[in-house]
Amino acid sequence: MPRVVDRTARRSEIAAAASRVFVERGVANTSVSDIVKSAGVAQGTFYLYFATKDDVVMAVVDEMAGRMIAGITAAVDASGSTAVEKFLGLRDVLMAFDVDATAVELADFMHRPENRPLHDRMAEHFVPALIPLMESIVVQGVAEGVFNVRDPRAAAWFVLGGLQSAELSGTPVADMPAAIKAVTGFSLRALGYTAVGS
Amino acid sequence: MPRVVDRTARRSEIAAAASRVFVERGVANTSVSDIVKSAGVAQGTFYLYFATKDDVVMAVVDEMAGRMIAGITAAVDASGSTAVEKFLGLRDVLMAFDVDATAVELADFMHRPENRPLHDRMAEHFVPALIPLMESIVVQGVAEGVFNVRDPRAAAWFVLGGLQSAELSGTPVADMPAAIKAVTGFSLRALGYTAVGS
DNA sequence: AGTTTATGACTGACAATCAGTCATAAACAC
DNA sequence: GTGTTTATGACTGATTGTCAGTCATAAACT
Repeated sequence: MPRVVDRTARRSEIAAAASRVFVERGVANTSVSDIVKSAGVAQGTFYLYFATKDDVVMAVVDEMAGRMIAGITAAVDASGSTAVEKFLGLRDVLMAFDVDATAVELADFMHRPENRPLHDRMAEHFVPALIPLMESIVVQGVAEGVFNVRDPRAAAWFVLGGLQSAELSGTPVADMPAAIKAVTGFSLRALGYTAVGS
Repeated sequence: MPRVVDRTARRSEIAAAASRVFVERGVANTSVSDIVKSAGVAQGTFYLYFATKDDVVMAVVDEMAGRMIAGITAAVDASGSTAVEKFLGLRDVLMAFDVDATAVELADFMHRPENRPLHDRMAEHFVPALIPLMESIVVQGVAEGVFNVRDPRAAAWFVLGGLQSAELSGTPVADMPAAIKAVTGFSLRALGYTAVGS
């Protein structure tokens, strides 16, 4: 039998190299030739593992998104035990977006204008990936008797969309506290929030 | 005085030609050479009116978005006079998205995978462009005493984001009526809706 | 142990394509 | 006829994706 290689591992190696070069030079300014030089493989090898340049971009985005989602999930779990606490935790992460230092760096990179395609694809992964988390919070809240929602899945979509949209609204930093408060109010009203015992 | 040409008109001509070719072949598969051939001008002429290929893509998107926004605004105005009627009109347009036949065709085109960049840029224009319309509806509702909102601008962002997100949730056609009803409920709750006189 | 052979991984020069430039010409105004 | 703006299209440099062939490995067979 011939020489055998772990295809998945090889793919990851090349994707990791691509990721490094992307961060250095920006996605648009990176050529496939740059990537293979950084990965230490030949141009042809690249095309054994990725169909197109766009393919590797998507792979990198998926991997980044996955790590961010994991970080967010952890942060939410750490933010409290009740549904409302978890909701507020998720809101904070989404609005402020400071899970840790690398996340901030990543966010900066993603918002560079030449990396728009990357940003857009990421955003598209984001809300869907957070749906299960948000939905579980809503379900928990209903069970606790603080939320009043017939369709938790739909509620998760709606509220996450609202939160993300608010993040995009370009609110001046000075007005952020007020904006966050407003958005919180809208979300809780949408979820039919009533304090326990009232 | 030197030779004079209506620069804006010329730009529009080339953009219109670009738009035609984009619809035929997709944005990514269209070269600048294709555009100039269709417009009947030389390659150099193109660069007198657009800095880059991306520049003409943006121009086409802006023009499309503008027409769609205008159509939506008209549809909303025609849907009723009260804030709630207008809100429901806007919701219908956003969820069903059938302003007219050409809009459907356009939507198909925009959702072709190879036109993703176009779609993303369009989406980015969309919510911001609808904010004034939504905000005016909210303000009217507050004046009518049916909505209870402190910050109409923030409410507009939140609700529009929620509506758009719901549209992206990939609800099966069969479940759409229920989903629309759910989304409507979330929106009205977020806006603090109470029927007049209650 | 040594030789052959089968197989997939890998290579890098190369073809094809395309965005953007530039030297030159035409059209017009005065 | 001089000056200024618009227009031209051949050209360049760079980049993506391909392909004919090499290389390393291990099984199969002597």
